[in-house]
Amino acid sequence: MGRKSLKETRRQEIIKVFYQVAKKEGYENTSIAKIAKVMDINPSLIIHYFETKEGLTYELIDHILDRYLLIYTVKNKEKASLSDLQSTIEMLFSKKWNLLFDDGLFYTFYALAFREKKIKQKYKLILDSLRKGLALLIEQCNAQCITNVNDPKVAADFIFVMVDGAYFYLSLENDKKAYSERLAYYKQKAYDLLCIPPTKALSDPVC
Amino acid sequence: MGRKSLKETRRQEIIKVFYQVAKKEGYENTSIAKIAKVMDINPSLIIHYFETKEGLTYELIDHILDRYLLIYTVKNKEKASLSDLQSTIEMLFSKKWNLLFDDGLFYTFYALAFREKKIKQKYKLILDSLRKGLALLIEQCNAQCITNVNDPKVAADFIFVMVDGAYFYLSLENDKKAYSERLAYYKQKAYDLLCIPPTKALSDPVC
DNA sequence: ATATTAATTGAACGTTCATTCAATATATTT
DNA sequence: AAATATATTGAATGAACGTTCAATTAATAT
Repeated sequence: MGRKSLKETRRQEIIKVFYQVAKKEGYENTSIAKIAKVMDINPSLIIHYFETKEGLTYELIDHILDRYLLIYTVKNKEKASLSDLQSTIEMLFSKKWNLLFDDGLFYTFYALAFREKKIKQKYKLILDSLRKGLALLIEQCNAQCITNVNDPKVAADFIFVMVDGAYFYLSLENDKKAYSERLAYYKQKAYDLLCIPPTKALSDPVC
Repeated sequence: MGRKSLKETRRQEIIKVFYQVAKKEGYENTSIAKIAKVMDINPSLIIHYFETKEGLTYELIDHILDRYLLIYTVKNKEKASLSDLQSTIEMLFSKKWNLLFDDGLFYTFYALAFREKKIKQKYKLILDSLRKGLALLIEQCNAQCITNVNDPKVAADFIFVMVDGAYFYLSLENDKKAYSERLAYYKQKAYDLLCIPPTKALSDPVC
C-alpha cells in the first residue's frame, strides 16, 4: 500500500547530475542547491535521499571508482588468449578511459583520501583489484606458454606503476603529439616486459 | 618617511600559517577567517595583503612547489660524481621528501590544475625542471664515463615516471614494510637502468 | 612636535551553504 | 472513496564565507 518507491532511481539520477556538475565546475564548487537547480527539484529532496552531503559525496566516489574499474573488463575466461593480453595493454595505454570518468574528479577524491580513511580504503581496493586482474591474466597466459613471466604479480604491478606515472605527468601535457608519443613509449616498455609483440592492427599502419 | 613596510615578512607568515592549517584540515576547509584566528590577527589584514583568496591560494601553491623542487638540489658542479647520481636516486626513492611538503595538499592542487590553466602551467614547469635536472646529471656522468646511458632525457623521464607511479600507489599503502619493499624494488630498477651500483652504505647493512 | 606612511582593527555587507521541519501533492492500496 | 505510504515542496534556520571600507594605531621621517 502507498506510493511506489522511486528511491533508487532518484538516487542514481542525483548522483549522475552531481557528477556532471562537479565535472564542469569542480567538486568544491558543487553545492546541493546547484544540483537541485539543474534537476529542477528542491534541495531538501536531495537531503531526504542522502541525509548529508558527505553521504552524497561517498556515493559519487563509488560511482567514479566503479567506472574506473571498467578500464579493465575482466572476462572470466578460463583460457586467456594473446589478443586478450594485447588488448588489455592497449586499453591501459590509450586515451579511451578518459571517456569513462573525469580525471580531475578522480584526482580530487584521490587527494581527499589523504585525510579520509574511508576514501583511502575505497581507492586502495580498486587499485589492487586492477592489479590483481592483470596478474591473473598474465598467469593464464603463462600457463598456456603465451608468456613466460617470472612473477606475474610484480609484472602487473610494474605495468600499473608505469601507467599511473605516465598519466600523472602527461595530464599536464597540452601537446597532443608529445602526449601520444610518450604513451606509446611506455606501452612498448610494457610489451617488452611481457615479451610479447604489440598488436598488428594498431602498431602497423598496414591494414 | 612613514612606517617601515612589513609587507613581505607578513605575507610569508600568512602563507606559512595557511599551509599549516590546510595541511591539518584540508585546503577546502581552510578559510581566511581560520587563518586569521590562528595568527590572532584580523581577517581583513589578510585580504589587505593578498587582495583575494585566489591570490593567496596561488602563492601557497608556489610555496609548495618551491619546496617540492628541493627534492632535487641541483649542485651546479661542472663535474658530477657517481655518488652525486647515487644520492639523487636515493633521495627520489626515499620517504624523506614527505618532510618537505604535504602530499595531500600537493595532490589537491594537482587536481585543481585540471580546471585552472595557471596551476597546470606551474606544475608542468616544476615537473619538467626536475626531469631536466636529472637528465643533466646523467649527461655529466656520461661525459665522465661513469654511465653510458643512450638518451639521458628519456632515462630521466622514465625514472620520474617510476617515482610518480610508485608514490601514487604507495600513498594508499598503510603497511610500512610493504611500502619500503616496493620502493626499494623500483629504486633498484632505476639503478639497473643507469647501470650503476647502489650506494654501499644504505644497501649493505655492513657498516 | 608634526606630518606621513603603513599596519591593523572592527563593524558591516550580501551571499551561499547544509540542514530542519512541517505542509502538501501524488500515487497505490483496500 | 478512504487510507496510506512516499515524493516533493517551501519556508526558515544559523553559521560561515569572502570582501568592503572607514577608523584607528603605530612607527618613521622632517
